Amino acid sequence: MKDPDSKTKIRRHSQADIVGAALSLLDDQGLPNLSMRAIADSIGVQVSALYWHFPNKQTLLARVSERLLGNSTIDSDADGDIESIAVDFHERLLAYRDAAELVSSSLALGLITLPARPLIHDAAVRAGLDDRGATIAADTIVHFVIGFTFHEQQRMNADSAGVVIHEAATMTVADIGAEADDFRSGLRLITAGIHATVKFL
Amino acid sequence: MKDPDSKTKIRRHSQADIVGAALSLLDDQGLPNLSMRAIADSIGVQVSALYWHFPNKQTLLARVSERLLGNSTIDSDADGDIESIAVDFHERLLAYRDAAELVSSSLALGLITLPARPLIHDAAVRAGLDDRGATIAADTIVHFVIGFTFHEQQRMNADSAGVVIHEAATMTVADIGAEADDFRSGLRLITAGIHATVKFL
DNA sequence: ACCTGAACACCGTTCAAGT
DNA sequence: ACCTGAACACCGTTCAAGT
Repeated sequence: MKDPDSKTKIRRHSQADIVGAALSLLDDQGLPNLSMRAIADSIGVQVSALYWHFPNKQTLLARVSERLLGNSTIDSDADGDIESIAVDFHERLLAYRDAAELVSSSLALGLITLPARPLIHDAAVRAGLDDRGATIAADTIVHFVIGFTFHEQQRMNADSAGVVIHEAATMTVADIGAEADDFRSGLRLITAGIHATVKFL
Repeated sequence: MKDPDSKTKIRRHSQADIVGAALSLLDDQGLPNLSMRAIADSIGVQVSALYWHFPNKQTLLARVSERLLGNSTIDSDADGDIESIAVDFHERLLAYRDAAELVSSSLALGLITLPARPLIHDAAVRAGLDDRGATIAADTIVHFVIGFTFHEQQRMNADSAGVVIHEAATMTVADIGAEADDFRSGLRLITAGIHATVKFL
């Protein structure tokens, strides 16, 4: 409507296209195989073409991180409790292969912000913490979720590669449920700390 | 004494030599520059020589991780409380550039074990948790320490590279002290959760 | 505006061959 | 037992040139 046919640009690839291609490549090849050449190949373009759209690989990966975190879905559980926000964050990371490692690296380079962080901060304030306490609580939970999921996904990769890590080979279906329980238990340990801290104020 | 001169092997480089060279190279060049070629150069040897001593780079790096964690110093604070064990772990990571990222990757690949883990586990049991609770507490604290230190060291690298990350440029000497306080505060949040959980048993 | 083609300066790893 | 020299199959990034 706002762009009549006279102005229909034949842009062969948008940033969004490339990010989408990279995301699905990540999911079925894994982060170690997500090279600029692999991304270029998957959309039928030369590697150098990617550098017209993005200044470097890390920036491209940061956009992929944002996409899988759903940085657009601003609201979602905007006023849930801490636990449900953390569980949602955990699930988004679990939805794509190696997502925790990818997000961890984008975050470390300061190229993304996590939607979950302010949500947890505000929930902590509602729970009774002051601003500084809420910031520390948010950081602690974010570290926990990323660290936990990182290990979780690394084990998934090792399993599917047939690698035996210690005695993990004897893991049954019940153990997978136990892993999810461990996540919630670790989370509850931290939230219990938050509530206990509130009582001292 | 146990090896008379007739048997004095002229081993030109031991594994320990190489690990030591890699460790000091890590400390003044950073993890991204710690290539097999750089390590080989620093001890005056061809890259391929390293592959006689180690099967691959990750294994070499795992031995470096163990060295900087002081996996030999088994005792140290064998029966301290959770907080002092975590603080010691944090200090060992802070002692070498990029140590948190290095250890995180060795750990994810299942190539090392952390001395701090069983120490925290036992301290948690002494505090009143059962075995499963103590395991979860140990993992949660380990995730927190590594995640916190990872970000801490990434910021150190960005600072020394003159990179301005957000408004971090206005950080004063007082803020450095505040950063150390944040570590202890995050830690106390988790230990408060542990003590609160114990009361429910 | 968007992409090609070719190059540069690197990687980790392997392997025959030397001593 | 320990290392050299050379190669293989990759990387991320740059840049002139095309359309």
